Amino acid sequence: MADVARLAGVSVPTVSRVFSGATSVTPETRERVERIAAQLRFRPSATARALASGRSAVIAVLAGNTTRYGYAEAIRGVEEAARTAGFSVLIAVMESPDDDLVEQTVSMVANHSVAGVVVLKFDAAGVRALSRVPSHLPLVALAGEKEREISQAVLDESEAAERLTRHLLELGHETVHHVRVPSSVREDGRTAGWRRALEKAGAPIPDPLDASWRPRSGVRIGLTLASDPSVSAVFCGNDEIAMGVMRGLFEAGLRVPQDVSVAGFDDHPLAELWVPALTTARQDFAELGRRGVRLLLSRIGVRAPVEFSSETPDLILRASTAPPDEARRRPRQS
Amino acid sequence: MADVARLAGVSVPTVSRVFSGATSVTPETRERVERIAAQLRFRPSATARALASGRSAVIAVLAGNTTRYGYAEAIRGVEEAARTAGFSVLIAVMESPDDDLVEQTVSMVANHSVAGVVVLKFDAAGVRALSRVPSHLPLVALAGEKEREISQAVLDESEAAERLTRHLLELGHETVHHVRVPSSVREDGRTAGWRRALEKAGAPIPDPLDASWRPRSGVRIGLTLASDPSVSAVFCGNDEIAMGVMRGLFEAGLRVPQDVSVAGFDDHPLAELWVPALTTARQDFAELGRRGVRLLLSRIGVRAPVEFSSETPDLILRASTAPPDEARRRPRQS
DNA sequence: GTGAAAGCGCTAACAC
DNA sequence: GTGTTAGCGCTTTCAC
Repeated sequence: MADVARLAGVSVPTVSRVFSGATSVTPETRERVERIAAQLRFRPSATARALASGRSAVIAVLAGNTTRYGYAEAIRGVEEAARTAGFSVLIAVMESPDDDLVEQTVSMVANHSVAGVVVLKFDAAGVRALSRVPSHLPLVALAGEKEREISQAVLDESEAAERLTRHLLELGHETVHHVRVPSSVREDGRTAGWRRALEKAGAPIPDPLDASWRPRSGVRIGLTLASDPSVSAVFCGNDEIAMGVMRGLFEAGLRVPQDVSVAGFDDHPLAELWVPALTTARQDFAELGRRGVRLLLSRIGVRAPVEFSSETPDLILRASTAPPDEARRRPRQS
Repeated sequence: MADVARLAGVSVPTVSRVFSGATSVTPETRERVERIAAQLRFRPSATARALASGRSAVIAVLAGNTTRYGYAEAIRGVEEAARTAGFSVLIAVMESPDDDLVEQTVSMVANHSVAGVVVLKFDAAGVRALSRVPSHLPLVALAGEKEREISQAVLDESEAAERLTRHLLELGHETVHHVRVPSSVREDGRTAGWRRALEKAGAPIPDPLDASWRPRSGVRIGLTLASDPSVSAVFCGNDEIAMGVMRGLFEAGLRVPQDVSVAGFDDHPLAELWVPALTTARQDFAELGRRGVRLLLSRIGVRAPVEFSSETPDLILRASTAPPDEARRRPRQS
């Protein structure tokens, strides 16, 4: 920058003004500086800028994972929106909800004097990270239970799960079994919505079954469900588990949807390709990420109030759900 | 840091020495400083450190995408290895191979005075980014055609593709059709391996078909393939496309593997759950990312030589491939 | 082994 | 509108 200043015949702060977009620069001066800078291939040091100004053009993402469908898409949304707004993205993964680990991860991020933090409140690690982010840092939570004093963008999975369960009941199923994915809270949104639908309909409420994040864990559960003749409809916490469950049902000799209806959640890109195509609820995680960044940016620099943004996933009805068909189930009961 | 120095009764540089792990500090001094620092919850500013020393504990990842299976896993591997080594990860996505865009993304990253750069050479954007990274920055390429002067970690997909194709030929198929995924080069490794296997076997070499990255694009191709009676085995550029192709074949009334064998590539987590379970080659992208970081770290700080690290994916034989069965194919030909 | 002085490349205040 | 003067919070010589 000093070189640019010298060659342009101006002072260093003037060059700084040109690059920070300040208005108080004569068009001629600006042009001259820009020409010299381009000539020298000058690039302002983000580091020096951050140190001097106290704020950097970096947004940090704290996540428990980066590869699972929802996580990856949310991060993509954050990255897209951040990049569009001129911010870079620093990513920090917390492999477990261990307090020390979370603490360490958060402070690692805070040391980088980032402009703001986006926390994926998809799991216990996310929940813990939220409360450890220094209060002076602009912060936004993505998903999870509603926050009081933190800006937050969510997907109303409770509502969507209720609708999906209701859909299955309306098809004629006496009840709907539920396979949960890991959650940080007593009762996650999907499970709550499922339960509510059953309660409202006066249907029996079976105990939920617990899957891990690995799609494979659904297979074992599918086999278990297949051995229970009262199971005619299953709502799974996500599409990948649903695919595992369908695989388990298949291995047990049952057909979907003739013998058992299966619904997933998320609308994974492969859900429509599965045979049978999977009924699900479309969660727009990328848009969730973008919304989150929008909320965050509104609090960076200015003192905007805490905001809450919610969207309800759409139901996607496909071939994996159908009315129970007693006639067709006979072979299985014989 | 000044506060810590004052309370510990030492000078600022001494505190700095304690935190940078320099040996030239008395154990007593070190302990006292550490105690005070912990008391004050002092965290050294990564920004100031980077500015003063010229090197930061940040590794940048340049990628064309973050969510597709291979990309996401590779990034996970990079992040894991980086974190383990005490580095943070800055992620920059190039949405297109457009020169200006790539240039801009690279310089955005370079401005952050990162310690090193990992480029996912999975596509054209990656290829272009590689040549634009300032030469003073430690750099490593992940995957892609072999580099001369850049450290690189790869998966030998050409070899794996050849083996997979040979496997299909050995099952008795007269030839193997190939569905490509987008590539930045004339002939990507998988296609080259496929072609080599056919050439060596003296089998006819059909024109490859081109899919996009979207699994859905495989469906159309599956329908096309189904209409060609000479098609009895298909090797797809990745598992997701293979799933799309299987869906297309299914829609056309063909069975896998009885009517057509289908093989994928990568061993996507859902490949084993698909019905029929998918034959594929396991690409350990996460390990690729870790290997890349290892190569990178060996060049950060020290002047280690350029290295090349290669691993060959294992074949995973499952139910989607089988010998051609003329008897069973009869219904289709009638 | 430790301290004093200088400076990394930029921005922020304040004059003019 | 532009220049001058001070730092931002560290690391780096270089004395001692």
